[in-house]
This record gives sequence, C-alpha cells and structure tokens, in this order.
Amino acid sequence: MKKLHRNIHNWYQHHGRQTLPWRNTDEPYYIYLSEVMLQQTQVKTVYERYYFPFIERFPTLKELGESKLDDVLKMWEGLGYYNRAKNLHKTATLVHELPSDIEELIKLPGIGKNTAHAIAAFAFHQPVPIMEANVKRILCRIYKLKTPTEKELWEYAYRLVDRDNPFDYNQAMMDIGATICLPKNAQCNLCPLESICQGKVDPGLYPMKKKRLVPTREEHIVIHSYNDRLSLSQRSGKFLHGLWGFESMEVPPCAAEYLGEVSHAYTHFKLNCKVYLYYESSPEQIHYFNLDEIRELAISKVDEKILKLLEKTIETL
DNA sequence: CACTCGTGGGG
DNA sequence: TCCCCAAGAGT
Repeated sequence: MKKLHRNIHNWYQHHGRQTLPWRNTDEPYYIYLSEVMLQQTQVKTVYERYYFPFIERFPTLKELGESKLDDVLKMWEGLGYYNRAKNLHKTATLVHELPSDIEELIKLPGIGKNTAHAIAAFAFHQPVPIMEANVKRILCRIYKLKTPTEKELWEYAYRLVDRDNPFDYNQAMMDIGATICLPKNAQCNLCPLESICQGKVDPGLYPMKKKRLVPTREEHIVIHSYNDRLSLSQRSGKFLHGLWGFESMEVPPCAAEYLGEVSHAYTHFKLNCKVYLYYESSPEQIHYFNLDEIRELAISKVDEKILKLLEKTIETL
C-alpha cells in the first residue's frame, strides 16, 4: 500500500494539474466555492468563465450572504444547475465561516457527502477520501465493479485513501480519472494504479453504463410586447429557479406573429419551442423591460436563444 | 433508489 | 446530428 501511495504521489508531482487556483489557496470559502461550481461541470468552464469573476464580486462568505440572490444568480448565469447558486447563497446566510467537521458541513444546504469530504480534505487536510465521478470510475475498474452501491464505493475508497497525504492523494485521483482512466480509451499503461487494477484487461466494462431515453417536449413561447418593452417573469419552480424568462404555453397563441423555432437540449429532455410575438394594446403582464434592462437579468440559455431570434427578426424589419 | 436539475465539449 | 459525460445534491 505504501508503495502504491508513493506511485500515486510521484505521478501527481509530474502530471497533476497543480496550478488550478483552488489548489493553491488555504481559504476554505474559495475551496468550497470551487467544489460547488465543479459539480457536474467541467474544470475548463469553471476556470475560464466563473471562478474568478464570482470571487471578485463576492470576496467573502459574509459578503455573499449579504448579497441579493438575484445578484448571485446573475454571476451564475449560464453555468446551469441553478439550485447550486441558491444553496450557496443560503449557506452564506447561515455561516460566515465554514466548519471543519464533516457532520457539520453536510448539514449545510448544497453540501452533500462528497463536497463535505472534499472541503475536509482540501481545506482542512483531514485524512478522508472523496467520491466524485473520476474516483467512482477508478474504483469500479480497480475492483471490477459493474453496479456498485454508494456504500460499497465509500468502503473501497476508505480502504485505498492515503491518510498521510489526503490532499495530494485525492487531487491525484481526480487527475488520473480525468486524464488516464478515461470513460473510453483508458490509458492503463500510464496509470500509477495499474499494478493493483483488476479491470485493466477490459476497463470499458466498469462501471456498467445505463442508458435512458430522452423525451422531446413541444412548447409555444409568447413574447408579450408593449410600448417597445418586453414581458419576462421570474420562475418559481425548481426548474431554472429564480431565472427570468418568456411565457411558455402548451397551445399556440391567437393573434400573435410567428417568429421561428428554437430548440435546446437538457439532460433529461429535449425542448422544441415555436416562438411568437404578441403586441399588446394595454399592459397585461407585470414586468416589462427594454433590451438593456434584460441584460441585467439572469436568464437561461433557451431564453437567450429566443431573445436572439427576436433581435434577428427586428433587424430585418 | 430513481428521478430531477443546465450547459458545453468531444467523439 | 446525436449521444455521452462532467469535482453531485435534493427529493
């Protein structure tokens, strides 16, 4: 085991992504923020577009908690999974300093078991493993697991973790998963875990991937226009919560001008929208904005596409 | 335990 | 064009 840990550590010294900014800070808030941003999100996106602007706008947990949720959502715009922003803000209102205890961390909204362990290992150097996508795939291959339970995975993770250097070990595991133990075409000959890996003969078998069908939804979007201003409303459900958007209907509207079609792919369904423009003679909706004001609102990708279609239509008039 | 919840990149 | 997949959490 000690030799294995040396292999992993040595690999990390030579091939790890050590320059990532959240690996070079002792500030728990920055590490926590990176963990939340990186949930189901690629490193490149967080690093190039969101991490630094967010910190500049909200330098401390305290200032984040004292900000409006709408301002937080605006900084999160385009990153997706907007409940992360809501929970991040909620947590910032609850504490001005992050606890180091895993049991306390996990009580905070938006911090699950993995993020709690990641904060513990990366911000407070506790000897605990993490359990995200890369680690899962590596463990499945090492121990030839096709459909393991979460509990099972954690048991293997605790068995393997380097308690003498949990920071480098956990970072290394993620880098190995991201660059060596790939979902397709695993580079086993370059892997520091190759000697103990039971699945290296056919890594593609582990873990077993489940396919699911993606249904398609058809919707009709109506842009209400009054006095050169447009109506948008703020979503309240859990889908795109807090973001502003145009009205959506299941039935095509009457007396509205058809502008065109917009489609968008989500994880669990595809959306096809027919977009209409409706000129109102008197204000019927609550909120109306001009284009400059809309730019100040947090809106989702579909509504961005719809807006672009509208602007294109206006240009041709 | 299965499903929801966004978006961008890569094959 | 389509499908897979990313530093997962909440229900």
